[in-house]
Amino acid sequence: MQLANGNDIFKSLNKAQCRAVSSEAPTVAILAGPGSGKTHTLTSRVVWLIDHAGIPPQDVIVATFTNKASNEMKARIGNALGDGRERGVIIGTFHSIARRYLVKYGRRIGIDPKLRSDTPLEPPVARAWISRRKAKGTSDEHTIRDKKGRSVESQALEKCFQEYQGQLERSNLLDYDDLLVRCVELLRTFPQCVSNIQTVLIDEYQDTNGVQYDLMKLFAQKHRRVTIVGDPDQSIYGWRSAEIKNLHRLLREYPGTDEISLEENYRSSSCILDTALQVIQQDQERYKKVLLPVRDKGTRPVLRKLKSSTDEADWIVSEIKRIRLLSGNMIDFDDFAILLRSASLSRHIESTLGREGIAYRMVGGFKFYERTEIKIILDYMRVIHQPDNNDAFARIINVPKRGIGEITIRALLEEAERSSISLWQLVDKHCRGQRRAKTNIRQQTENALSGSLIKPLSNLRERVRLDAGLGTPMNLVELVQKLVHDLKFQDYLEATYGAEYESRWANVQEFVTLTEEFMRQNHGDDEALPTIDGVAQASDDDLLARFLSNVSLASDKQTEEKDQEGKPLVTISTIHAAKGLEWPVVFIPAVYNGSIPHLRADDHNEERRLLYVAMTRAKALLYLSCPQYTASGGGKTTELSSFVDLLPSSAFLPKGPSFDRPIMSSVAKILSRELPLDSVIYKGIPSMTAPEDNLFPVDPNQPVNSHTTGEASYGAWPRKRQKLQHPAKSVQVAEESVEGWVAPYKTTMQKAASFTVPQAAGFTTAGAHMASVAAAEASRPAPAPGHSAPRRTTSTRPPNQRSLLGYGYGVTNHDKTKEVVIDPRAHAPSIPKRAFSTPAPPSYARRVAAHKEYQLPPPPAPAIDPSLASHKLGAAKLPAGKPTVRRDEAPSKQYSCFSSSPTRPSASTPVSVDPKDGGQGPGKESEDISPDDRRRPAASFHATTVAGSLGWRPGTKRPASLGRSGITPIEKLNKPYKLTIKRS
DNA sequence: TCCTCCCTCTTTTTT
DNA sequence: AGAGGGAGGA
Repeated sequence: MQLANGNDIFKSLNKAQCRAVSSEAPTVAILAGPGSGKTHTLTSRVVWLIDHAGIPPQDVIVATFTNKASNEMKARIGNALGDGRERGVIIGTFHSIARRYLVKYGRRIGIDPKLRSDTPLEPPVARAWISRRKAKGTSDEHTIRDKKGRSVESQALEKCFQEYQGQLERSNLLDYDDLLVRCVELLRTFPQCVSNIQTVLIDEYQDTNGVQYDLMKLFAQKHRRVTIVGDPDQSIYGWRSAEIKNLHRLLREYPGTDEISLEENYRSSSCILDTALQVIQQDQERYKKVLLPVRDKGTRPVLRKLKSSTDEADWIVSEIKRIRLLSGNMIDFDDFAILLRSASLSRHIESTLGREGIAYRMVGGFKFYERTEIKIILDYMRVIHQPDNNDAFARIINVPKRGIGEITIRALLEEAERSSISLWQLVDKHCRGQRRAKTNIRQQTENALSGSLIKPLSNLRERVRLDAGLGTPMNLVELVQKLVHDLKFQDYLEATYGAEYESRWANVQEFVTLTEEFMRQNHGDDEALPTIDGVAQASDDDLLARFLSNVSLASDKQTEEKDQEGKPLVTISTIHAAKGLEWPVVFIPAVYNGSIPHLRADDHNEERRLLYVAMTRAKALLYLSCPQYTASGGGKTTELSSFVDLLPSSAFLPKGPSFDRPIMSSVAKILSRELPLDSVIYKGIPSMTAPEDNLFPVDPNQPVNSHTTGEASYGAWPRKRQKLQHPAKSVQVAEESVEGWVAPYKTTMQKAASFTVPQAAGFTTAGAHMASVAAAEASRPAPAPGHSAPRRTTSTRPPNQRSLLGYGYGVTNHDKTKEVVIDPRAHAPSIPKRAFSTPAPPSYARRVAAHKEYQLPPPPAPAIDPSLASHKLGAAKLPAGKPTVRRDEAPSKQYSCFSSSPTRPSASTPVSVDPKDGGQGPGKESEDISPDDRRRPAASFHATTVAGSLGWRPGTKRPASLGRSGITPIEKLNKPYKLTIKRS
């Protein structure tokens, strides 16, 4: 089929994919294994439905599970259509689509459009239960069992649930689950809201839970046309109530569904696929599928055993360097991914990479909006927006320190509660002398509260209001800047974090940039849903409100790859966050029982699928590893994960392969890349480089000076992190020419030799040297040692360079055992729900109307098909001023690492599939990219980019981290002020 | 009595 | 890194 823009979408599809794309059946279920082009197929079907079946874009809903997936999808559809029509398509995560509907139509079911979507509940037991309850949808009864399989005393939880809901309602707050639940309610009661929807498509269907299933049906209720793609083997969100049985449910409830399976795997070498299949096939109950390798055989995956997790990290890094060198840089840093079961496992790896001067980024676990300094500012903004938001106010009342402690805050909260006013009102009146608070507040404290809190915030609130008659209201950016200024925030950061405050301050400045971006992107009603005759929509025109309510849903859209100098980055990611992505080389460390399968996981099949997902991310080389002892001093012995221990020993190599010409050529073939000539490769290799994976003994128990380890004797490796190096020597090393380059292990031994020498500031590391050599090799001008080579003194680090290095325990405890805020039993009626509540519902009467005044200039109107004129375009996010993309200048953006990247339409793309020819078949994914594009790092999402992360040395403050508090971030962000109120 | 500083302990996955 | 607990100081 020729598209209007000359693209033939079928050209990049194989037979089964074509059938899926153009199926005339109302319901289509595409089930396929990893690397089979699922997403590409789904995207093509959207294009087909719009372009061929003639469905108007705004009558199409595409639901995904992550923001990044929806962004990618949007871009790809746009790419294929090539005329900007994709902006009409309602595309997003289930949560964001639900939020859009609720904002527009929620009034009908009593939801204020000013809703906030947050997750304010802490105690995980109750929280999980509530979430599960909501997530069930209509699927079945909720008998919740605890870990030991006992049925939980659900009455207490039920009570707790009621309290919780009441609290949310009073605060005009919806949690993640509510967005879905309430949207179901809305669409059930007022089906006309979706009366225009003709077709619904779902990506990663295996991850839908009950409510999402309901939602899908409701979206599609008018025409019942649904397309899903998924892979039961990749269902890894059971803990989020995803239900594989939704698949059977779909087939049952939509009889006549066209089932299509895609069998060719275009991603991985057949060796990798083979081993991955051996892993997944241990699951007896799984739905069996065919998976045909299309790629070259390649080399067997490696299962490496190391002594400790420190060694493991060192080994991974040495292997990365070895591969890079022996491939003559055909494989660069951005081709590597390290995939972890838990984000907390990244510690050693991050520090080794940092020490070696290899730039990396962490995907998952870190989110910009979770960093403490940003959380503080957000809370201030919340209080400005809604003074009666007690939770936010309580969190900032003593930040910066104003001499008011926990006990006083608690007392004030209770007093406010008793008087049925908000905390803000209480404090405000007290400071104005209108009403003496019964709680004792010292004069000094009162002065601080009044001068640095109440006054500036009241002032700002006035200035932001549009109808205050004070001239042009302040915009978001000005607001943040003034706020930061009034708070003397920079001084505060300096006082709290000492010399290391710069990176935190840089975060604040980045936040300002982000608000700017937000303003630019949100001048219009870009999240508009199609206007449906006779159904009134609420307008959502308060920018501050929209900003705040978007923070928790879109908390990762801002940190897209900020890849400062375009340097290739190694990716570290959780396995969960890696789903849907692919890399030429993948490392999976910590493959031991307790990690995979996780100690606290109760569904081992899901854990196995998790490993399967991780393994199938790899295209050419795959490494699993297992340290014999766990990281920290505890020194517990580990046990190789039973998922791999039970496989025949032939499944894995015991150590990294020798990269001789035949093996490297095969790798090149799999990656569809050009392998440099041997002469070129060897020219780039320093004479003393160990060409084999022999820096560590294959058997970790082997005695120290074993012959197999050769010159780079295992015993010579410092067991401790070598943080010390002689300054003079290193500088010297760094200034050496390429010819005089030092082999990695020799460098390491130098380090070992010098590691008792006290360290001075400002030296370069050996790894940094290596990096600069690499830079020279790449025929870029060799940077000055102090420039590209990271220095260890954090104080000299450019302020905009952040470090992810979490030396301490990177992850916050999850309050699993602490601070029982809501104890199911204690939380009987006597519990002071008032402690969380915002007594006086905020008055929204003064909602703004005239806000255009301070908006940035609107973009040119997009070209709209006249026949669609009655519809508003949906979710367009073009930078201001960027004209609508024309058909003849369709961008040909390539995605190097996102799986199922759009295949570049090209006449030379062969249409046949021949496994023997190296699999240049159709539907192959990102391999057919130009060498330049290949350098582009993997799409990064809420990832933070770190170029040459810096080390930390004892005696100094640690570099500011990005708030690894991550894992349950948003709820932390919105955590109600501690509720452990002692009641007498 | 309450605030602050210093110490210790923690470790799944996420819209 | 963050949170809880204890000691010391206003």
